[in-house]
Amino acid sequence: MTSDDKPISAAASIPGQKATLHDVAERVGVSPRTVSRVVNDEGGFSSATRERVLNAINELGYRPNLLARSLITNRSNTVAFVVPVIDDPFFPEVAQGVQAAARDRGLTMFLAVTEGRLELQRQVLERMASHGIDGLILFPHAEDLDDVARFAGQGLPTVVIDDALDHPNVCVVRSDLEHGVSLAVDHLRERGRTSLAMLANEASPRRKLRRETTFRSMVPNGIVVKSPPTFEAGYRATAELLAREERFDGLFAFNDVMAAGAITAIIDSGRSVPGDISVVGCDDIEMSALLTPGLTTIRIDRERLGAEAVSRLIQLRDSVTAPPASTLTVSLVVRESS
Amino acid sequence: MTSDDKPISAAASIPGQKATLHDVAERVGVSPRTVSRVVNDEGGFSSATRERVLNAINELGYRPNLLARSLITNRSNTVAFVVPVIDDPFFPEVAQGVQAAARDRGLTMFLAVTEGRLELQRQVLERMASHGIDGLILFPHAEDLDDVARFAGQGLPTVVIDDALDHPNVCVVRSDLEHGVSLAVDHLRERGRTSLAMLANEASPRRKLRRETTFRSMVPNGIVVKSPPTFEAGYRATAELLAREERFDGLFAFNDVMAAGAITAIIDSGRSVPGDISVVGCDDIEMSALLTPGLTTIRIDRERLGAEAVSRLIQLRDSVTAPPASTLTVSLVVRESS
DNA sequence: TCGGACTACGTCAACGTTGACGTAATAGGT
DNA sequence: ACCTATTACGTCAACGTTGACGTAGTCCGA
Repeated sequence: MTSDDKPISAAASIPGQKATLHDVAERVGVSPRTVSRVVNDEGGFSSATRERVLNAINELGYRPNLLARSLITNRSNTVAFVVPVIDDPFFPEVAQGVQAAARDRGLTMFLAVTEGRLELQRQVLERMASHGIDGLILFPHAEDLDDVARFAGQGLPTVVIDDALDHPNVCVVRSDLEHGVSLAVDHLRERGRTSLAMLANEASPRRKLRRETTFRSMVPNGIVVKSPPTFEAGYRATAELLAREERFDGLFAFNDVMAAGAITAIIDSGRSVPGDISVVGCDDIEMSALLTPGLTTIRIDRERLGAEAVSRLIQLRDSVTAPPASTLTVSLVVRESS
Repeated sequence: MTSDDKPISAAASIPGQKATLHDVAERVGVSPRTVSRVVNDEGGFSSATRERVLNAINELGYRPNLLARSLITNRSNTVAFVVPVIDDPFFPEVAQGVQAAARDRGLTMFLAVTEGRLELQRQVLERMASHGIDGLILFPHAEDLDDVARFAGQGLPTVVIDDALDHPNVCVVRSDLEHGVSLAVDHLRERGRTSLAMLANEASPRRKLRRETTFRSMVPNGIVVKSPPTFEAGYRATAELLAREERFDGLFAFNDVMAAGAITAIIDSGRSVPGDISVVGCDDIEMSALLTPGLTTIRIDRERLGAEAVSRLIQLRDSVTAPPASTLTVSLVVRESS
């Protein structure tokens, strides 16, 4: 407490080795438990002690070892975010939302990609569980939710995005795509379009069917074509549709990438967008504004989707009963393609 | 070992609680240490014991607690990947490369976004260090590498992508953008373009200057305009350039998004691409193929960049001396814009 | 038949932290 | 002056795992 407390254990301040509670305690002359109390601001220490501990922490560059802390508290302050793919404009933005919301709550985010492969998803979940994550946010594998249910059953708080799973430890977050479809259809009709077609997703797990179902119910005599959700597939499907001489003047696509393919196919066939056919996409990825013509689309606020998932996850973790599913609104962005 | 080893401690098989080495050991009738040996395949056990341990592990659903393991081995089997932004076509693909390479090596990836803010980068690195990551891969903040050097100095193996940092604990991975520029310039000249311009990045930290410097040295009397690396800024810069009546028939842009803005500006001014002006971008993001006209660009293999970073990180971690910097080749992708 | 090597275990402590609990000193009320 | 609270600590064990080391039993060669 006098001026000579600096030379004490000079070796401890070598920055190469990481300091522990013990090192700090020794330097200050208190017990590690007291240092811990200061670090966690638990109270039960004098302000003088606090000051000296804080100084020592600075001098030694002490950083709490979260692994040790987690081991005893059973809280790791990590969440896993699991997506089927990442090199796609949709998921990174959701990831951004998850990451930022997690960060602001003191959580660190693991990111894993399953490539849509069930065995990879299983491996990933297994590994995440071993790492003691506090929660899981995922776009589950289309066909099989059993693994997810299993982990949730083992007590892992889970948020499922854009899918449905009824389980006390699982909360669902989704965007209101039914409403999105209705916005698109209404918009096309307002534009005077009377024969509507839809480019639906070929792989049709439960969740992807929602858009198609809504479209069919709103447009009973509409054309529905299925294709994989890629640019090329969208191009091909549209080209075939045009070649078959099917008559339609309005097209709604499952996502923007397919819509872009459709527009290219329409133009290549000598028709014009929106002159002959109006096109509406879904997602509002960044590219959509840059296309020629700019793509009218259903905007999904992906960052908010991610943030909402984190928020629900926290509620799930901290409460006994699962919070209700939450549905985010979508909106129509009108550009030149319609 | 007779048939009555099933009823023993039936309560232990409740799936709700996670089993530990002790639980498995008790069920088999050996010590936890032996179970640990089987789990880690260390040897020192009979094949009969191995069998029974493995069975018990399955029945109890035992999963090793990586936190406890890390605490003692001082290896967490996690890496952090830190990027300035994620809602940009470039970084997710690098992330994909990092993630896949990490996964294949038994590592799990933390992902953090710094939004280009130095204080966020610091916070993130601090937190990652607390989580005991085995290594760090990052696109460092443009202006300031001190933080990175500090963490590396504390013994954290670090891989810096597309930047330079001379430190025994840091390895650099980059793509050969100098060569990329030379490919672009040569290509434009082969197309008969004689007056070349470049859209450079306004914010010019050391690493971003490389393309500009190479361009200037190859095209001594070329025009160089700086602007932020966004679509709108690229549009504006190009529009101004055209309005100033500067004569150029070939344009190389810092990245594809700027190039897309440039193309739009050129077309809006009544000129044609590539009729009047050829445009070459850089990155080959997915959008580039979908633009009209398709964008000629310098392809950077982003997944490989990420995979290479992981590979270097492992070398760095497992050896005494830092491996040399590695430079990935780039290639020219010719489309309709040139 | 003995010694050395090897096999197949077990024991104990430690990693860095926090929960539970104990306790000396001081303050405050009557 | 005495009892009770409160403050400011300290002690000890535990979290689940692995490193270091010990040890009975077996095998094999001389």
